[in-house]
Amino acid sequence: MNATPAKKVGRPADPARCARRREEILEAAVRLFAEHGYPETDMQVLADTLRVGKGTLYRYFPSKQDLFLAAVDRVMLKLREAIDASIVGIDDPLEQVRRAIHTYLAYVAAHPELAELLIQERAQFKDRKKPTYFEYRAANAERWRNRYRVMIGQGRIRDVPVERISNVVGDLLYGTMFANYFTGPRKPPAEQAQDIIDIVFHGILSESERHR
Amino acid sequence: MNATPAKKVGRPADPARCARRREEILEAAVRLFAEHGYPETDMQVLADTLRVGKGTLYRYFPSKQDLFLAAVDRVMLKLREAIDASIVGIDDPLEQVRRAIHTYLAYVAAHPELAELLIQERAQFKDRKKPTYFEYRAANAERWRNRYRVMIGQGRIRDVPVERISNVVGDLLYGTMFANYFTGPRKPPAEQAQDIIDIVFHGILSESERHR
Amino acid sequence: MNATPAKKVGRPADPARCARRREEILEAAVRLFAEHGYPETDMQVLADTLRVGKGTLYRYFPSKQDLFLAAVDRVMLKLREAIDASIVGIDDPLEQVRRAIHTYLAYVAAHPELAELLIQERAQFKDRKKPTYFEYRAANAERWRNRYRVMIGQGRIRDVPVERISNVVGDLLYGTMFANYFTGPRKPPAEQAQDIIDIVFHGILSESERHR
Amino acid sequence: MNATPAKKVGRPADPARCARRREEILEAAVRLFAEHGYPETDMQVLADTLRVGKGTLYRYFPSKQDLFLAAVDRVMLKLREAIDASIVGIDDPLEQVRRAIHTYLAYVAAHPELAELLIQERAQFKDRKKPTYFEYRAANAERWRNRYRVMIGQGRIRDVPVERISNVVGDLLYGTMFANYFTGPRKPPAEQAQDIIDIVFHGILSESERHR
DNA sequence: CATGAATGAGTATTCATTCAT
DNA sequence: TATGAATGAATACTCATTCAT
Repeated sequence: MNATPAKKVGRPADPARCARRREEILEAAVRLFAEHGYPETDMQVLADTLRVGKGTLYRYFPSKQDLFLAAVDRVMLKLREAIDASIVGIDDPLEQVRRAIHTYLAYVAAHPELAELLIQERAQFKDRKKPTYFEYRAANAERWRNRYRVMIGQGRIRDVPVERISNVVGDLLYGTMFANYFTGPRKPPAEQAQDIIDIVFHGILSESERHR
Repeated sequence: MNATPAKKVGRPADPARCARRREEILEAAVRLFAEHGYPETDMQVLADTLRVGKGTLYRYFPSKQDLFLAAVDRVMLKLREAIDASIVGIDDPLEQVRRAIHTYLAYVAAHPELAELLIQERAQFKDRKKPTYFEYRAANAERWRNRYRVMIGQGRIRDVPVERISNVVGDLLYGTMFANYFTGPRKPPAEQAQDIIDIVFHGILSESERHR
Repeated sequence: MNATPAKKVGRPADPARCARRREEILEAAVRLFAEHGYPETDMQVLADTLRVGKGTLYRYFPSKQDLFLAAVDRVMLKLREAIDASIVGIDDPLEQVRRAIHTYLAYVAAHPELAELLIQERAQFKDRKKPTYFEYRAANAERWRNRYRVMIGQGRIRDVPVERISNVVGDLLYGTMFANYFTGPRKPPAEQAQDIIDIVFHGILSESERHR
Repeated sequence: MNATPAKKVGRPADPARCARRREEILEAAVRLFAEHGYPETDMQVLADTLRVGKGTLYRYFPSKQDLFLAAVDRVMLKLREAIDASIVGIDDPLEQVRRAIHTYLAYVAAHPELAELLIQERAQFKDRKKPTYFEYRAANAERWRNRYRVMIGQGRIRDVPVERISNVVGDLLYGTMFANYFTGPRKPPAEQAQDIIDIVFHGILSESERHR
């Protein structure tokens, strides 16, 4: 009759509580790692911040490194979700590109911890881990390249190898994220997105120079 | 008490020897810091590599941090020299842009320690130091903006704010350097420079789409 | 307030079940403590081995230390039982000595965990506990000394203080147990017993040397 | 002219000072390890005791374990030296046996840290290290067996396999050392040596029983 | 009765820097 | 000048024990 066999009695693991706490730990970890850097972030301080024992942290993440990498993954996941959400319902691929660029810049401006964690990841684990950022980027690139192909077929984009476009746009956004983070934001994200779109879409040459 | 207070006895400091050894230290430091990262680089190992005592290192650089920052500065200086050399005797500003982009990519491909040191600098001294890269970039940017202004005056480049151009190109190159370094080089620098120049000069839109 | 304060509700404690589980715990504890040593034996691993929760262990033994000491006691008890059993029905005291020596060596050869637990006990609880081994030995010594007295009275054994005999024989067996355990068994227990009995009974001197 | 090339200037390593300090460290380590046991001995406390920095300890011994094992070796070495010294100039092999037994017991009575370190060694490094004691014992055993052989040839000792004698005597002394250490000394070493020699030399059987 | 989630005290080791020689 | 012996601060992780369920 009872759907749960209840073979085991005793204090049960509450999966929801478990997942919630995991999230709380990650959230705090993202903040502390970004604020102090990986080596200066003390697990004791993290535990104190969360009002839990250090042992609890280690119940959820087997090591400081695992926790850190999970934190990096979490912020990258949220960036991807933000971008995906921003193009939902948009049919025009060119508009999708515009929105994605805008959302990317707005997200990283609002979440500077992303840039910091990516830096820390590379600096601390240079030989141990393919950078999380490029794992995500590789996973998404093909979808964008398909959109470029479609637009080339429609005659809206010049007939150039789509890898060229996706690489240039990808590297430009990547460089812009760090340049903004390191020098302080130079412009509101919206304007910056316009600048990027202007150059990438139209190039810098004048009409006459183009046709030389 | 000392009869010759103003006259140095013993071996006089040889400025040339001094400068040469300083260079040797920096060169080895660049290599080790790039190979192992800042925290994993042991002053003892550096001393052993150079066959000198640890104390000698501290005669030339007051601390590990100073040594590291001098090493970063050294590689940035060399990058600038390479770029400056590549445009000597070139009069056409557009060609100067082409050459600079090409040289930048070729240099960082040949000197991956540059990217590594820049990462390490940011990760370890996030709050203590304006990034060396952006000091150099800021110092050069105005010269490039002037060239863009000239070309706009000549009608060779579209009339857009020159900051927009210099920022986009600068961020794109910066992002490309790291993307290459992190993912492994994707193309020979020459081809990659062509790709970048193609997009930045002409944009991705087709003729018809541009005029919509 | 409780209507049945004196009457236990729910499942009554089953003393037999209780004792059986206590035995199971001890048995597994003996194995793990001997295999990994006291500090390296994890209560969690013990619980997992027994397929019970950690809390259950603490229902039977108030602490890891108590459990360990109970485990030591258990193996010592079994050694005593084996020796006692081996001399049941033997009337000749000299034969009793022979059998006891033989059984002792055979038992510790078959149960190396005994030696290991005795070592661990001393190393970990050097100041907290009189060694279990010597508690047992003291408890048995008088019976052996009586047998020696009888044999001296019968003229079968030389007239030396019986403490001398019991100490030498006791220490010899004790040393042999550890030497066997640490270096690996050097001979079958039966032969080793013969060797010991030969020396202890007859001494090493030749007839002529004895009478000098 | 100068015998020392003095290629290297700077603070020279003083080998004598070095060796002296190494001895001081070992001496203090023997004391502390024996007093508190291996796991409870804090390297910080050892450094404080010696009024040196912790780093200095690690200049002389690469790890706590290495230091401990060196300490064990040191006390075993001293035991062997004491025994060797006690038989220098003694020609009668039977007297050598007597003196060695006596010296052994006197030494371990005066140096209880020997027993404690041997226990600790076995308990902590059960699987990592052949017990130091048995390394030494094996190295010496052959010399004793040769002496037994000589005496058998002279008709002073019964014709039994010499391994039997060396094993029984060796195990007896080993067991006596620990029994004394664990239960507290039962007799002065001199008397105890006499007891052992009496039994081992003459056996316990009476004249009549021997000839049955 | 049984469970296992939560806790937090405790410690070996490294390495930048100093300064006696 | 050059050396390298000496220093000591700083930190992740384990595991026995408890107690809410």
